[in-house]
Amino acid sequence: MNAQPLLNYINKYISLTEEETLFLISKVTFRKYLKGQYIVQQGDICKKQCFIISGCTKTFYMDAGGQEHIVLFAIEDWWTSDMGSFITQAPADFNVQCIENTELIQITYEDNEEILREIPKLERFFRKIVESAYAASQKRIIRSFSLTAKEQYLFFKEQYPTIEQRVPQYMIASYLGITKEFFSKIKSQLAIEE
Amino acid sequence: MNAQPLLNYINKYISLTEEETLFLISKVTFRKYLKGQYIVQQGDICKKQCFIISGCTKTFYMDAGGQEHIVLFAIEDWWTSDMGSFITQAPADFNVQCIENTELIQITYEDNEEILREIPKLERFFRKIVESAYAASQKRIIRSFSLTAKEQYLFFKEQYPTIEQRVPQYMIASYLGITKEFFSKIKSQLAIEE
DNA sequence: TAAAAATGTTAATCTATATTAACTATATTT
DNA sequence: AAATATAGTTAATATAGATTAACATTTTTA
Repeated sequence: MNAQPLLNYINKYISLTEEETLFLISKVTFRKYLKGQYIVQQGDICKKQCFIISGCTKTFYMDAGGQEHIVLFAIEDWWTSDMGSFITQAPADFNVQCIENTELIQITYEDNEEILREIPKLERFFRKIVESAYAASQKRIIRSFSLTAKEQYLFFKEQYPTIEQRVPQYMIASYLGITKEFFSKIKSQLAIEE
Repeated sequence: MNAQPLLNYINKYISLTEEETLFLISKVTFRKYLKGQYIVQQGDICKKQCFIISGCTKTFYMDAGGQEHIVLFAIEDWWTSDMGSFITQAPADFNVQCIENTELIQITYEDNEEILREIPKLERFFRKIVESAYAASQKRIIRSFSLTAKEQYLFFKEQYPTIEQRVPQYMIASYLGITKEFFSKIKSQLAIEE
């Protein structure tokens, strides 16, 4: 089992002892998914938090009319799950699906609690990660209220330049909260402007 | 200094020893604000996290055109701050303003880190609070994409029945991401429907 | 390599919500 | 109590973005 990417990621911010590292490794599992497979489905209980080693996922909500609304993309070195379902162990509102073949490290709810209880500096580290995810989410709400779709797209390109290359355009439209047709129009307008 | 509401709140979920309680109390400060006063202003560094004892605040972004966009209301037993600025100690994107006379307990960034380092079960507790705030924020994004303004309003009424009574209507419109005129139209439609 | 499926584009028309403006009602201050 | 500021409503018009539909391109599968 190759936990090295997770350890590298953690060691960028804090240092774990040999013993802590071994304990962490003993609690996590490695898993591969193929493109198209679901990590979590709406209605399931989200049992695991996932750290992506390679690949790409989308987290989306399927509304009553069958339309997908993407909240989040995740790539290498990101965490993904349905946080709401994971923490309450209630049925998920979101789907998490692989949009590339994806390798990841999974941690169950119980193991996560145990790891963080045993290693307080990891608990501290994760608190801070969630704090910044929350802050980013609040900023995203504001952008969706105060920017036009075109402005939001330019922001997205700038903030996630690599994701735009990796995922189909209609998913970017979904992430921006617009239709693929309107997204297409925006892109052609921008192409004319320069 | 009356820290009792904060202690009651914490004790609903975890129990602190006498010693831990005294340590916590020694680190926090009490403060009153008048209606209209700002706890944080856009561009300031957000130095404190606030636990509201009484009163009500709004957290909003003022866009280039001078329009307010409310991300969050907070009332008794809620936390408020500009989380992004608080954790990075970088200039705030948001304003936090009192919309009633407000009494609260403040914790500085440094004291917060110290309290959570000293009392691991509090760190755990706060990690979970932030996790649920994050999950709620993701759900809010989805609602803004998949529901009409009228549906979002009905959801808001149901989820925060007390807030609607306490704050001016134009702020609810701002929270919902619509103009006060359109909000007025929605309400009159709903009044006709029943 | 042909067929099928998935993805992306263009254009016409429609709709939810914004904008503007004029007005009414409610608080706050003098 | 009058004056002023703040909040809320109504209605006409304007617009960003949705919907529909037809077509073009790329990718996957047989």
